[in-house]
Amino acid sequence: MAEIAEKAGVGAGTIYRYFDNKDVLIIQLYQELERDLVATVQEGFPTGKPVRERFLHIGTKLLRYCISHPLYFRYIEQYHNSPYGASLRKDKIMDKSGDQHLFKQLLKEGIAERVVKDLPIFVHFALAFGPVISLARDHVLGLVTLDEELIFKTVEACWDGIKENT
Amino acid sequence: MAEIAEKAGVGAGTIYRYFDNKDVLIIQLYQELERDLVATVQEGFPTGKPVRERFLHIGTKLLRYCISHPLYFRYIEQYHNSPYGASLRKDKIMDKSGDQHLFKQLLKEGIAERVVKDLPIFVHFALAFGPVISLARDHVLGLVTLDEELIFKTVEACWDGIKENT
Amino acid sequence: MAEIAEKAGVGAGTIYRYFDNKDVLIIQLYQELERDLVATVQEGFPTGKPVRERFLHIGTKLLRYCISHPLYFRYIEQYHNSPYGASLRKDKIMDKSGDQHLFKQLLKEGIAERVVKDLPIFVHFALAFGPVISLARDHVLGLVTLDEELIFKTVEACWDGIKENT
Amino acid sequence: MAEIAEKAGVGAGTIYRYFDNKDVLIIQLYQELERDLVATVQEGFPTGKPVRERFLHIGTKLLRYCISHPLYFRYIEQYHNSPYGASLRKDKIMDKSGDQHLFKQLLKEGIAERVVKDLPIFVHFALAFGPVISLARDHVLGLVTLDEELIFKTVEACWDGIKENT
DNA sequence: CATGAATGAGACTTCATTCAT
DNA sequence: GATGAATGAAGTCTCATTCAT
Repeated sequence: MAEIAEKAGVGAGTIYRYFDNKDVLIIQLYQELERDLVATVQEGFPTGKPVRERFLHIGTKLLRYCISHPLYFRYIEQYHNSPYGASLRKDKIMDKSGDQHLFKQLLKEGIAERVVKDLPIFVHFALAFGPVISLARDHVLGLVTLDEELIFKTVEACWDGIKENT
Repeated sequence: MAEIAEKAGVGAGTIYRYFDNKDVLIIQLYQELERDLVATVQEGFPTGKPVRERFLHIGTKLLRYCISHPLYFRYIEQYHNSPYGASLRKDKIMDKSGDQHLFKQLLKEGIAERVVKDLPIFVHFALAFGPVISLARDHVLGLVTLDEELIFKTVEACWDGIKENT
Repeated sequence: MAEIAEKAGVGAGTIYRYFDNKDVLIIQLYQELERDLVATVQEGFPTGKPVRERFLHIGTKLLRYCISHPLYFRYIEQYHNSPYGASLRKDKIMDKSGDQHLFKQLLKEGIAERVVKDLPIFVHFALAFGPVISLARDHVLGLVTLDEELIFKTVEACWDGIKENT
Repeated sequence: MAEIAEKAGVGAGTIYRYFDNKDVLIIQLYQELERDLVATVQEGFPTGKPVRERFLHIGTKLLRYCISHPLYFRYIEQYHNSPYGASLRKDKIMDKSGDQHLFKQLLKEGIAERVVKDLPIFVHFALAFGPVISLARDHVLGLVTLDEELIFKTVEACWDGIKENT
């Protein structure tokens, strides 16, 4: 908290006028970042286009966001991997909000059209976002450098995992 | 440390007879768990069988291990997402040790045989293990319940992501 | 540290706003006391007067300071006899700062005038200050009570040890 | 205590068969060293010879002992400068035992003969041993190197401090 | 409203001592 | 008698939070 106050150029006590305590600050910051992330992913969403195209839009937008906002990405990740984020997950996938809803809708459609495997939503989430998160982390840690081509190929490969083999 | 001592039913100072300090304890515990994990994955490895079969072996063994040892899994995950594990990642993938080596060898072979997409190793790792980790976490948090069938289908889907589309 | 905080009537953590850690506290306190001691010894220094008179000034001022500030004296002594003060000694005698410089200059002059024995500086330090410190300690411990006359006679005797026998 | 046990090649608990506790060990070790020191100083003591000669014997023996047994010397010094040694001092000078007695006898005689200044015993102790201790410390710390000549000159200078100026 | 000095619970660690073997 | 694993009080230090100014 002291460090945050200093970087913010305010007194240590001032933070507590805006956030009840450290936990609240952490949670609110997360929620703000999440809103930003969701908004970015929704930008230019190709409504009405084939399932595959919409999937690729979401995947590439997400991966690009993570690697171009490394601090935000690390924060979101750490949040998810902390006690704070434990309860979060279920709500997120089950709720009808923002990004998640978009993706769930997409899958539902895909399953109905038989272009997507008939698997539980959690499995689809894992197949679609697991690799993206993992790779974004590697990029942020400097273990690999992702260019536009690699981003596209990766998301395409995720699609291959999800899509129904005809 | 106090909590560990209490759960172990020993005095606070006793821990320090076995571990120089907190960091050493954390690191050694991780290394022990990792050895256990690698050993499990290698059990019954179908050497000589097709790439796909070997891939499915590794994937399912890993996923089963994670959900049947939820505490170990959570610990390993947290370790990776902590300052301790920061440097670990690159070494792990680049080194020729244990599990990683097995998997790298598999990919190399798969790429040579043109049954696996020609992508960088980090991308393959992400495609193969990202979903497994993500799903294991969901299972451990109680968000989904994986049975043997779902485990198999998930790893199969990972294979679909990795394999070359003919 | 707990005891210091309590005697200071502050919380345990408050000390660390003023001193980075225990070592810094100990060192800074010493430096402050030393400055005070040196300033006292320099008060009314009879520049230009004979070597003997200047020597007596330093010796008596020092001895008086030690017995009138027993806590300061004990602290300085303990500091010198601790790992902190180990390296201090050589620097002190060799450096050209404060009190030490005054004394070294005095000796040099005395040796040139042949009123002081031609011995290494460390020996002179020992002859001049060894007895003063030893006696101050005795006084502080209540083993002897020094009055103005005894102070003078003692320092005079130190001078007898240092001065050249003609 | 652990370190002592290890260097002694015994178990940690074994020490407590020979010493009730740490304090007792420290005190007994000191007493042993002191006996050794006193015995050394008394070796070849020139009973019946002039006061000056006897004084020089004690002083040089003492100084030589300190610099040739640096560890013993440091231990004795630290002991004196610790809470243990606080009470010790008075007893030592006032008691009629060993070394101290020898020295007190010497002074008494010297004062009677008017070859030694008529000063309290504590002052004489300071004048005689203060410089020796101080210089021994410097030698042990490597700040100065004492040879036989310097040892003699130093003790002679101590004598000059003590002796009556005729 | 903002400040930042003060707080004190709690974290990690050490070490003299004990006691079952 | 000897051992050394276990102990736990006490030490240093951190940091989220408060409150007088």
